[in-house]
Amino acid sequence: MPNEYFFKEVESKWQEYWQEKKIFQAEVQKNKPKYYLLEMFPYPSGRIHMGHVRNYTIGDVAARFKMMQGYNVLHPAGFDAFGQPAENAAIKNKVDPKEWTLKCIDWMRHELKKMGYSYDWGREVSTCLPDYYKWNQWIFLKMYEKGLVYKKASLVNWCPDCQTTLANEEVIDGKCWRCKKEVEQKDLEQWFIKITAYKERLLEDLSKLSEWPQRVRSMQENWLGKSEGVEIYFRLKESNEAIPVFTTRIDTIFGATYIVLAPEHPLVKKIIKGKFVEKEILAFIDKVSKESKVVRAASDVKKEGLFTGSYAVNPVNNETIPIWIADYVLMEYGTGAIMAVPTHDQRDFLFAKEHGLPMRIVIQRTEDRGQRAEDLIEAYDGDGVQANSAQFDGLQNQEAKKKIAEWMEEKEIGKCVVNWRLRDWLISRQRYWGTPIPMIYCDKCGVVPVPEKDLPVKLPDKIEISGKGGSPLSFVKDFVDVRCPHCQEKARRETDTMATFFDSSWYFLRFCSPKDESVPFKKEEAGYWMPVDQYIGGIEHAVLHLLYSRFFTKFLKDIGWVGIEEPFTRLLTQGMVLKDGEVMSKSRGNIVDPDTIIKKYGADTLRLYILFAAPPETEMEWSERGLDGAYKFLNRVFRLLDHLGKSSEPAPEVVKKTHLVIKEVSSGIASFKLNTSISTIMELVNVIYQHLDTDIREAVEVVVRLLSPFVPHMAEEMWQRLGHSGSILEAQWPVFKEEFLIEDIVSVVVQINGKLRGKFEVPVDIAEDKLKELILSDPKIKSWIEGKPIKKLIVIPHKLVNIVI
RNA sequence: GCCGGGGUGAUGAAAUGGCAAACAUGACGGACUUAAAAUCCGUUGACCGUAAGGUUUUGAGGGUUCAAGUCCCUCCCCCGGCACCA
Repeated sequence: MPNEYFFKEVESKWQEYWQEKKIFQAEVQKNKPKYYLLEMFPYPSGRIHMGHVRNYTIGDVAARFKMMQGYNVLHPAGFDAFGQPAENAAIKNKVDPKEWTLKCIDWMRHELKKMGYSYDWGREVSTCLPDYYKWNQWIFLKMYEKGLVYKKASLVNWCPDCQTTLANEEVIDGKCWRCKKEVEQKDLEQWFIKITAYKERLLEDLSKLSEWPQRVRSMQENWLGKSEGVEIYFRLKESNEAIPVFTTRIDTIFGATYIVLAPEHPLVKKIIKGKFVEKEILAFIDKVSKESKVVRAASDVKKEGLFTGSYAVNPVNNETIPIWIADYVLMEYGTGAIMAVPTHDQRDFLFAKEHGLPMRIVIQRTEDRGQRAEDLIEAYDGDGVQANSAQFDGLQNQEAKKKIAEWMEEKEIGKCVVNWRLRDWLISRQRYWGTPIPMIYCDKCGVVPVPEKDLPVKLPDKIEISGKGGSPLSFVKDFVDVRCPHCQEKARRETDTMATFFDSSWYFLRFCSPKDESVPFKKEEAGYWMPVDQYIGGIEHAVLHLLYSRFFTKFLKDIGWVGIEEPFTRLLTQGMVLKDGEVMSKSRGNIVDPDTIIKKYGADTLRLYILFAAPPETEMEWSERGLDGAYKFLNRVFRLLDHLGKSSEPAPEVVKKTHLVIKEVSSGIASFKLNTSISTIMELVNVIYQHLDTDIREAVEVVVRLLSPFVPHMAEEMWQRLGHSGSILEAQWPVFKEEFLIEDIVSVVVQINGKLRGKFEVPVDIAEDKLKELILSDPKIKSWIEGKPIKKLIVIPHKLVNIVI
């Protein structure tokens, strides 16, 4: 009876087995080392795509590997179930978002199960259910208690397509991250979370994340955007009013020949009042305000501006300099005003040339001290020696930076400040399908938080959603009308919902006690499982989700709910799956549906292929051919079962290779070199095939166990057919024995002047003299040397000899 | 501009400073078969050569080293983040 690999039967058989035996159910076990493995949970669109398959397969290999190594593994799954797609589908198809979402979740769970992932389904959470989002509201109120939540009217990002506001992090290149529509600015009153209160810690602790990709860390660092400098108090000549100006180049302060205000700067309207330039300037301000951020930032050539007619006094030398306004100065960065040093800042240089403004060199190049301002063809922003800088002349500019700042602080004409790019997190969304913000407006008491005992504020079911704008909840009378928790008078509920990134900022904690109704998570359980040892997900969340989750963890630590500062110890960002060099998407029509592949080849083949085609971190190109290769390989492995028991003696080559492969694969999986781990197993299989007339059972058992994290169904089946009972997950991960790795014959490469000229098989313990003698007496080597004197002879034991002639 | 990551066969890709191209795909050849598929085995960077063998090759150019895909310098190109950021 030949052993044939019928993947359909095999895969469903073992999926049922795992489910029945509750193999993946995780419990706190203090006597075992824990391992918390998490992949970014999916939005339940209904179907899994290849990106999910790649992400979750990488995770599954690690989870199963750790299980077999004896770790107590937590590997949960859930759904990031609030969000706009459900609401949009509801509007389009006239269905209830909840029903739609729950149906999608069912589908998706079903598809994930068909992939054979080792999830503890008993811990499944969906963020759209009240038992989850209640705790969003709870955390929100805790933040409110700590003064980290506030409502403020300001210019905010507005997506006209999604009909809602957006956080800064959700605006990519001036466009909505979700629908790619150009984002507008709107003046609205919105809820913000003071993530800026944590900026210093968020930056500092990046250095603790040594096992995160450098790329992600530097993206977060860029986003936080810390910049240290000095705020200088220029004075308005006419009234002595202070004009604060921010600079990172205080060493150039003596070279400031004018100052520039942003067109929106509040001082502008004041100083032009009644002046002859007033009309012209107001027109300019109007023109600039109509330009979108993108347009204004894109024009890096023209620098438009106007003289205001007023003057400022430079506090370091009491020099009177003109005040200009220009579109290249932004109100939202620094103080909205700059000192212009044309000689040492390229933008100022271009502006000064354009408008005939004076320049003065204050930093001299070390190699050319005689430079004159009028000869410059561009600004010099490098280091040098101070000039025209009063008592600081002659100092190195880096040294002068410190000295000038100190001196200014002493004289109280400036102070050292730190500027950040990070802004507070806008979390109000004018959408229905999200967590209601637990706030009440009372005419008498003002803004009143919902008391904890009244949580959750439930999202009303089956409401009318027009999609025509305005928060849908504001039209639901039963929801809006409420009694004030303070005075019991009639009051109104907040009708905006929370950004869904709020939901996903702490779900990894909920997984620790997913069913608990009295707390968001049990402290002891989170204490045991957290932090997540390995997190896996897409690079698109490098700032968004990963920054918010870090912030939540720090906040929860501060209020005593967790003991850790950082939620994710190791992070792997997997690459995208491409088809013909492009991302798979509906609009491109190049989607390969995992379900089709499972039907044709089985989940194991898909899993193996997607891991073998490229290293986890890099982009991979989808190829049907590669899939065939994976399928062939699995069949080849399965057929090994037909060759058992042919002899009672294993071949030494096979034994040696087996132990070497165990060693390499074990360290390979641990460091996510999954593609090469697979190829290493392939090498072993190839060696076994060279020795089918020997006893291969031992080697096959190793192959099956090494393969089991990659292709769990087939491995279980083979393990059983090899005569074992129970799951292969209960079998021990193979351990290599050092003694089998010891070689008695090694191959030594001989180079002459670094070029390969020969190979010698020699005993491993050959003496160096003997080896030299052997090599130098070889006729071929002799002919290469041919009387030329040997200058040097380098011997790398067991490896290589290089003869220099 | 600043920060980060890359550039290796026909293709996906391997290489703790020590034999470049493992493994796989494709192509070619052999075995099995009436035949095909499947399977098993072999060849396959380029150039020169009937062959033995030689020359050459990791974006370009320098350097360090007995030895460089790997380390250093200069430059080119690609991808990503930040950016009229003062």
